[in-house]
Parts: sequence; structure tokens; C-alpha cells
Amino acid sequence: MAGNAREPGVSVASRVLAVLGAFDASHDRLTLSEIARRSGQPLATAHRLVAELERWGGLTRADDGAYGIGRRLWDVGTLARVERDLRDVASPFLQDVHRTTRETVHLAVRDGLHALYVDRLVDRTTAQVLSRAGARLPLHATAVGRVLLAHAPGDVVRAALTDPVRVTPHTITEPGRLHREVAEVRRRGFARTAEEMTSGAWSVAVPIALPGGGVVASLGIVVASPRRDLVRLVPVLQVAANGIGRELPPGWTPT
Amino acid sequence: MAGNAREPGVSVASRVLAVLGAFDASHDRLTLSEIARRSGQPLATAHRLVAELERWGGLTRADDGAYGIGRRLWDVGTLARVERDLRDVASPFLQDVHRTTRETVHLAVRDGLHALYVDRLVDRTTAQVLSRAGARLPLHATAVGRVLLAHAPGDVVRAALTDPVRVTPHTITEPGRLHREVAEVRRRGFARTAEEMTSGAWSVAVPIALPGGGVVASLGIVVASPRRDLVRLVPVLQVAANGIGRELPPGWTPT
DNA sequence: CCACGAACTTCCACTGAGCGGAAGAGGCTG
DNA sequence: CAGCCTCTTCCGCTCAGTGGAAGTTCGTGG
Repeated sequence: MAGNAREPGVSVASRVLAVLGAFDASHDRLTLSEIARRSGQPLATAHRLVAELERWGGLTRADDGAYGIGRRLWDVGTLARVERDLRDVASPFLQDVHRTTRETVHLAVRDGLHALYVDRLVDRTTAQVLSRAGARLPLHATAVGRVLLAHAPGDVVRAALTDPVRVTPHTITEPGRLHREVAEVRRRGFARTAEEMTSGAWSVAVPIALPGGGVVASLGIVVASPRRDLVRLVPVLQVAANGIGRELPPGWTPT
Repeated sequence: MAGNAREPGVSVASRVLAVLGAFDASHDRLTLSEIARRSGQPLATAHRLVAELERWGGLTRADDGAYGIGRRLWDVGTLARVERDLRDVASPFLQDVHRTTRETVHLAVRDGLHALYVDRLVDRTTAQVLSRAGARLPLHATAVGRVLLAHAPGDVVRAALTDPVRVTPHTITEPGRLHREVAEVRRRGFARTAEEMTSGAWSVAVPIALPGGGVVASLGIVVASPRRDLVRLVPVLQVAANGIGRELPPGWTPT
């Protein structure tokens, strides 16, 4: 009489992926029950899948019973090709920028309606105000995001600027003003934000374009004080951005 | 009369994982047929799984039809906790070392019988002689590997030094000599290699230990010429390694 | 121009792998 | 020690998954 009312139409593969999807930047350690809840699966089902993933090395279980992403998935992820090309090419330039400015440097691409941070460089002394690599932040409230938006298709811009989230008291959320701001970014070639994503963080960013002209990523810098001369750093970023663009494989596209 | 002779005992989850397992450092782009072959599955089966993975964002398909690891898996991998803690803590120190020496810096942990490179910093100008982050190299032929070996359990040392692979003409492969070398590394606190893994690459490495004493990782530097004074860099590495060890969460362990 | 092969995509009916409710085990708390 | 939580194990029903085969697309060379 074992009960059974299996929800139909759900493939096993998608259940496995739902388990992985239960993890995100703010939930990188989950107990079995949390995984079950977040992936929308019965406990017993989650249990079986999690056990299998753990056996393979995709998940690891800590002493306290919580699961985390395992080494095996880490290194599979490492193989993601395009982000890797970009990171490899960009890495020395990020170091150059960091060396001359001593500030936090960010490299981001657009992923749908988010800025995806593919690399960053922080100073040991600097407060860890911002996103780790792999983080996704809204396009409208970050300098790199605005740059990416300024070079995105019209429908993406419209979607991103419809009902933008207020993140801090300084976040600009009026669509009209954001549209003007984005146009301005396109015109002058760099974006600027002041405490719109994180209190105590000011930022500038420039586009990274291929020699052909397509903008594929954005390079930004974040400082922890409202420096009047932040725009003076723009040329430094531009030199680095040009260098990165030139060294990327010709037809490079994100994803 | 659809034929059917399903191989029993193979779970769907393991099939999905087999697909992911088909990718590795030297096979980061695969066609459907290659995936099917490498994961040991019928083409139709691989096709279905791959399609589902692609829909989720775990794989991406390039214009030429080849599949690669997708963004979604990249960022799930990014969440792997422990390596991330280590990388986050170590990153500024790697930059310090790189800034003062201008040489390639490597951070590795032991994963079974391999040195797993969790981070690296290369100079733009330096020849890209070595491993990317995520690479696994043999323990016996790399400086970081020898350091890790010097602080590994006896059975690991024996396993690693049984029939060691010859990678270059300079690779030391006599087990006896390697055992003595490893003991020497443990005694003097750093390891040194000369073109044993890559021709034209010389290296030194030191252990990263927790305040409690356990060695959890290794920090190394690689140069492209046989500098007599390579050992002079050891103190720099040690300062950085001590700093990393101190900042790691108290009971930190790899994996 | 067509035959051939290789890689990919779609189809479909059979069947065992997966399902999940339930019960049991362990652990913490008041 | 009762109540509550999380985790683990069990098991018989059933539908999701399976994979051979046929169809499609593309490139090659005769």
C-alpha cells in the first residue's frame, strides 16, 4: 500500500538540477530538509538524489550534516569555456589596474537582466563591500551594469528599467531618469554610481569592446569614499579595457 | 516492437553525472557523439540528457554544434565553499607575492594523488607555461605537490611515489630519491623543482599551515629561468603563507 | 548529380528505476 | 520524557526513461 501520487512530467534530470539550483550565493550550505524544501521535492526523493550526488563528488557533506557544493562540480564549472577565456585574458589587466589604483576591480558580463561578476580583485585592507566572483547584481544599480545596459538590445533595457529594485536609499529607481542615464553612459563612454548598490561604495566602469566594436563585458572600479576625482581613473580603465578587447579571440561572445 | 535492453542498475542521476564527467581539462568542448562515447551511453540517451542540461543552462552549445560547460554550472561551482574560503583569504596574499616578485604564483591543495591548483596569478608578459586554476598535476613532479606530499599521510606518499610518471626529461622518477627529497622538504620547510613538470620552468613552494599546525595547502612560485637565487624568494612565500594560515577559519580542512 | 557516411534528431511501446508516504531512528529542548 | 525536528530506510505501484530504428541534415568524393 505504499502511497504514491508522483507528480507527472518531471524528469529525473530536472530533479537533479533542481537540487543544484537550491544552492545560490546566499545559500551555499544547506541541510537535506532545506534542499528538499528549496527544490520543491519530497524529502525522500531529495535524500536519494543528494546521496547520489555526494557519492559522485558533486556535493560534500560537512560534519554538521550540511551539504555544500563539492570539488567535482567546482572543477567542472572551471571548464566553462567562454568566461574562462575572458578571465584569462583579463586577469593581468585587472592586476595592472589594481596595482596602479589600489582599489577593488570588477569584471562583469551581462547575463539576462543581471550583471554577472566573472572576476574581481580586492585589496586585503579594503572592506569587503562587494560581490564575489559568480555573483549576479541588478543592471540598473551598478556601474558595470549600466555600461552593459548601455550596449544591450532595446528590449533588455526596457525590461531592466521596468520597476527597478531599490537596493539602498541612493538607488535611482525612476525609469525615466535611468533611461537618460543609460543614454548618457553610451554617449560619454563610462558609467558612474554613488552608493546605489552598497552604502559606502562609489564606482565607475567602462565597456570592453571587441576590435569589431561589439561590447562584450565591462570593467569597473569600486572605492570606499566619495572621491571627487573618481573620473580620473576612467582613462586607466579604458587602457585596460582596450587591451582586453584586443586580446580576446576575434568573434568572442559571452555565454 | 521498439527494441529495449536497458542496462539495469544505472540510475538516471548517474547518467547525468556521467555526461558532466565526460568533460575534463583537455576535453572542454565535446560534440554530442563524443559525449555519448565518453559517458558510455547510447546516442539517443545522451541526446535527451544533454538537451535537458542545455535547457537548464548547465551546458551551452556553440554554433558549430559542440557543447561546453555552461554558465549555470560555472556559478554553481563557484559556490564550492572550502576552496572558496581558501581562495578568498589567499587572494590578496598572492597579489602581494606577485607584486614583489613579478613571477607566476600558485596556490594548490592535495586532492587524492594530485595537486589541485585552486588559484594562480600570472604575468601578462610571462609565457603561459603552467596550469590554469582547476588543473590537477602529479604530486611528485611539482614543487607545490612535493610540499603537500611532505605533509601527507604515509600511505598517500607511498602511493604517489610508486611508479611516478616521467613528465619531462628532468622529472625525478626513482622512488628512493623522491622519498629522500620529500623527507628533506619536510625538514627544511620548502620544496624546489627544476623543469620536472614543464621544460623551462623552475619552482619553489612552501606549506600553508593552520595555527594549530596542520598543513592544508601550498603556495609556490614559478620562474622561467634557472635563477640561482630562487631560494631567496622562500622567505617572501613564507610570510604570505603564514598570513594565509592565520586568516583561515580555525578548523579549516580542504574539500 | 547522386551515393555514401557521419552526426544529429525524433519516434514510440515496453518495463524496471524511481517514486514518496510511512515508519523508524536519533537528537535537541523545555 | 513528551514533543518536535531532521534524517534514514523501506517497499510495491506505475509512468518516466529507455534505446533501436527510421528520418533528417550536412559534407564529401566519385
